[in-house]
Amino acid sequence: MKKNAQINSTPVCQVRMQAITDAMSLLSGKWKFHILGTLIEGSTLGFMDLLREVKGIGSKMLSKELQDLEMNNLISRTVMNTKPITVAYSITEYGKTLSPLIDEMAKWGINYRKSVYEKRDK
Amino acid sequence: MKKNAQINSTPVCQVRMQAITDAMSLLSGKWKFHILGTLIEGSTLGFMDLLREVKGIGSKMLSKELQDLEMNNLISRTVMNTKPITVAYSITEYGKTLSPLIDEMAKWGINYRKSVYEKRDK
DNA sequence: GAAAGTAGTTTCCTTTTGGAAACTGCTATC
DNA sequence: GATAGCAGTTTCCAAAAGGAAACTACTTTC
Repeated sequence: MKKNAQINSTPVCQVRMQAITDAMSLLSGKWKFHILGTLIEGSTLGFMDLLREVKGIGSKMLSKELQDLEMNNLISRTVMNTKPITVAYSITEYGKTLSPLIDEMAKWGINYRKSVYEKRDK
Repeated sequence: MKKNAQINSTPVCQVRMQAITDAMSLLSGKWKFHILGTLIEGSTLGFMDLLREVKGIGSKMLSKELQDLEMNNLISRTVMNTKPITVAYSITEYGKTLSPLIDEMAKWGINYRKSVYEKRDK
């Protein structure tokens, strides 16, 4: 008797799996959570501000990640009419819906670190 | 005047950023959420069960990801005393603490997909 | 004794990701 | 007119991630 998938073949699980794939494809990579987290905290920031805030990122990656996030309507990019020109990046209303997910991730990470220290100190 | 980081230099934000980095390093890659999600749903599964359940994964990746997850105490691996031998993979108590995060991710993904369809239909 | 099921490992390959450094082009300030 | 700041882009490269296919080794069933 040949076996088939039992759990993930149910419609509910398939929708769930697809949803996780979707979310991951928008948020994949080393920097997206950091950029989003920074913009959620910091209202409006310029390119150089972000380069300073997001520790370790280079200008190429920042530029690319900002384009990705803008394309998915998670952040907005506005060229300001100033001299010299500045660009204002900020989180969109839709981007803010990621707050619970980012918070949950941060919460888990904090507890993870605690649990590692506790284990070490035993 | 040289500018420095303002937001992410605060201790609270540094801890948060570190936490997100920690969480991501344990959960990175294409398959970990799917495997964990499947094991949370499905109690105990063998290697071949998982190969069938996690659609698209190959045996090499499955093997590697299971080792990673086991090392971090998120899943357990038990060799059963059966003939032919079988291996029981299951989620640990600690692994279950990821449920809220996975749920949040799935929830966001489902709403994302809805919002894409709505936009398309306008 | 051939086939099929268990649980993986190994090899070889392609794609993706990420980073450093240099460069562009503009403007304001010293 | 040199320097510094803004907002990126380009090039070149290394490392990591991921996948297909073949292979190991053992056992049970037909």
